[in-house]
Amino acid sequence: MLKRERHQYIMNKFQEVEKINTIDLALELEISEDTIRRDFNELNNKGLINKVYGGAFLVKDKSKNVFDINIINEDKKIIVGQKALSFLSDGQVIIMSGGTTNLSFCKLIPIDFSATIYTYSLPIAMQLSQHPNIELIFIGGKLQKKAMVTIGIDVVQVLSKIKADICFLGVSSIDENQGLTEMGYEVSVVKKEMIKASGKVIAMATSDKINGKMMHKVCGLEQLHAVITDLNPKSPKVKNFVDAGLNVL
Amino acid sequence: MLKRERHQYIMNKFQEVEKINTIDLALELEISEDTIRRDFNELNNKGLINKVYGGAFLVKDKSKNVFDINIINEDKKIIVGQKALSFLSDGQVIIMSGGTTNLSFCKLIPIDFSATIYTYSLPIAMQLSQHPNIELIFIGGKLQKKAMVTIGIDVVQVLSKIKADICFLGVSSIDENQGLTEMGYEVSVVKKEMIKASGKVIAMATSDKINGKMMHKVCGLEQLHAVITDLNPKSPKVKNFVDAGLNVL
DNA sequence: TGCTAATTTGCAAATTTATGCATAAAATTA
DNA sequence: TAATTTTATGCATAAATTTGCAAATTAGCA
Repeated sequence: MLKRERHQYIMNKFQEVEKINTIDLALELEISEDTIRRDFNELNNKGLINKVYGGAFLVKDKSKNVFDINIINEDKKIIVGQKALSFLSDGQVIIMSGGTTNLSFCKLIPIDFSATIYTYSLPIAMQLSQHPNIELIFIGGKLQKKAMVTIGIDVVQVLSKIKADICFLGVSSIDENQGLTEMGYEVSVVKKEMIKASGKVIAMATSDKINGKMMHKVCGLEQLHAVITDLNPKSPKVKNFVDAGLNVL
Repeated sequence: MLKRERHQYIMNKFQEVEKINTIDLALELEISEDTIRRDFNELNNKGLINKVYGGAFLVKDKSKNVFDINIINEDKKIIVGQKALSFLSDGQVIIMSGGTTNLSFCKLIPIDFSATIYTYSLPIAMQLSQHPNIELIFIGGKLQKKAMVTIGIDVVQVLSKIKADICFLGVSSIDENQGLTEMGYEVSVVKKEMIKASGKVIAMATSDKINGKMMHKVCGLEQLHAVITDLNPKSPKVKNFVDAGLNVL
């Protein structure tokens, strides 16, 4: 029995029992206690089990993977993303802002889609790196760790020098009167610059973002080419936007 | 029986069995254990199987998740990373190159470590974004999708303007005479620039990178302040480096 | 086809890894 | 505190592996 097999055996055993005693397992597998202890130590160091005096327990809440992005309201975001697909066409130069709505959208982009995409979001860049025909350009700068996006003067400078066909803009808040607003000043500056650099601007907003107001203004509704939500365009919640002449879908 | 056939045979065998013992397979195919081991090594380095002492297992459920980076030879890389920790001290300005060895290293960095870190690797940036006291600066540019790193003129330009205390340099190949070499030209240019920008350069090399020679030279051994491998510094495989006056650990 | 170069394979020596045992240290229990 | 149980550590041994080398095989090419 190879070491690796024993380790697997131990981990499987925890399906049946809550605790494994060192001595018992040594008898069961007919090997020395020392070996079991060494196994326990290794698994313990890997964070898989909890070694105690006399045996070991399974570690249950294994810390979740750093790279697992938890998307809240993913179903709504998928609806938004699917609608946004209609704005894609091969050969475009695209600016993709950050946020989980845009991340959901990126997951839906056909694998063979061909374009040049600028982004400053780490998760979105990783997602898009799966697409062989997308030329991907990451806009560097200081990282805002929480959102996993770069921000600041470096980002603005790069954006000020490019020209894109279309920008998919994740929104924090959208309101009939205030337009798009953001919580952080720096993000609002970056988004302004993205709008300036893009021919068309598509606002990607799940319904919970509607009628919110935040500190820093990004732009008025008139600067948006379209607003995409998870709602039916006839929904009363978006009636104001439609009435204002906005392209809502 | 050709090598290719054997490799195929091995992979097919895993359809039936969970593990393959080196000796058993040697008997079964009536060839030497050495050949089986070499086969296992090759398949292991391709990430198809998991070689262990005494045999091999199939690498299964390669997660489809884009964000799950599969690190081959992770054990070795963890050993390298642990040794590298001794070079860290609070307040440093660090350049962290790409690669899974550095990624493993980053996973080991204490959560409260405080520093400024430049990187151009998406996975490493995501990993380091977990550290609240690290100021993280991502070097933007065109993305090389396979390695998930930015490359090209933009990266070189940013690097040419910064000054770091230390650089942790993932290596593709290291050789007594050739020094550090790379497969891709662009990567070699970026690495040269990193070395220029850094006070100290630490080469991070798992043992399978030793005595390899590739097309594009990065630097000679004399430019390295230390080489970290998973081997014991007394190991004969690194003797040449030690004899050349290099700091090997 | 025949020759050369490159690759592959098996062998042997050196090295590493896994394992069990003895003993000392640490933790638990009474 | 003392007695008992469990664990850590160093060491010995056997098995597995690495590595350099030479022979054998395969591939490339005139």
